[in-house]
Amino acid sequence: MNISSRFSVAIHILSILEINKTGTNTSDFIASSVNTNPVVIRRITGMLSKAGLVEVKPGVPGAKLAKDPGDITLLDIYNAVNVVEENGLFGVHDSPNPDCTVGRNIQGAIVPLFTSAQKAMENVLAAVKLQDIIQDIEAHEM
Amino acid sequence: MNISSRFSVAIHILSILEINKTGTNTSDFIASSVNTNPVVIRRITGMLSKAGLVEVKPGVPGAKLAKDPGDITLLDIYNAVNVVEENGLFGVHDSPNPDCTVGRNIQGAIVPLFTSAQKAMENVLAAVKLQDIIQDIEAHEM
DNA sequence: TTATCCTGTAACAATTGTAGTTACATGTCG
DNA sequence: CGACATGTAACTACAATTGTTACAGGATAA
Repeated sequence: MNISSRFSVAIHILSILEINKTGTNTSDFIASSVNTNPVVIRRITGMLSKAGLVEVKPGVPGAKLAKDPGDITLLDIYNAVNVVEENGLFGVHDSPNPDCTVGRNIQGAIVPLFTSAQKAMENVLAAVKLQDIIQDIEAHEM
Repeated sequence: MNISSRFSVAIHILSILEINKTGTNTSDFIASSVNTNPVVIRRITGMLSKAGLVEVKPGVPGAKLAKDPGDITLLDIYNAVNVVEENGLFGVHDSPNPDCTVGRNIQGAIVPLFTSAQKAMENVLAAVKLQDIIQDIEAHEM
């Protein structure tokens, strides 16, 4: 199991939009950097657009950031591309047997723990901004 | 996407082994509490056995905890059932284009972040013992 | 206006992982 | 030996992901 690479691709896309902000970033161009199919890029860009992170118009080549990279967190991106449902990171078997002590209490015992484990992970993502990624990328080009 | 319910089922199994420690916990019995097929239970019990968390012998009915429930963390169980690979929670698109500034630096920029986000989640699991789950279950039966 | 280039999206295939199931070999023990 | 349990292979059904083709529709320059 792993979280869909849509997330890492989305970060890649947004980084390009900022770093190459003076250029025209078409889905073809971005696809060649990500090394995938342009349709994959358009799909993800569509999700980012619905989430208000990018601006893109049918017929007009290229996409642009809709916000300052300092105002976009990795959690925003993660939520935008629907890779994990809210409180849904951990799958839980449903309908355990209510006639068993463990069966009727297991969900109540583990769901809150799973929720807080997921939250801990998401808090790390919330603490990182797109700006931080950009800086890291640029620092390696010096 | 979510983490396989093998994890929650494994916690369920181990809880039964402790709470019903005086009984004989066959895969059939456990399956009726989890509400699944006995083979699913035996598969997971086999993984827990390889990880040294339970003792089970071919031909001998029932399984037993191999350790004190105070010495088993949720992280131990999570690792035992192989639901997430080490540093593999987040999928990352491979072979981005090295001829692009973003392409050649994106992995270096995001992998450490993904690793620390995953670690944060796993640290929450590491802080919870099977014993805590058992106590929670029993507290609800008072 | 028309040609061209782009985005949006439906539709489909290939791949992978999960969960359930049947079947059966093998081990234990009365 | 017989009854019963575990271990495991093999198969199905299902869902999500990723890549792909095809095409409708918008924007713009000549």
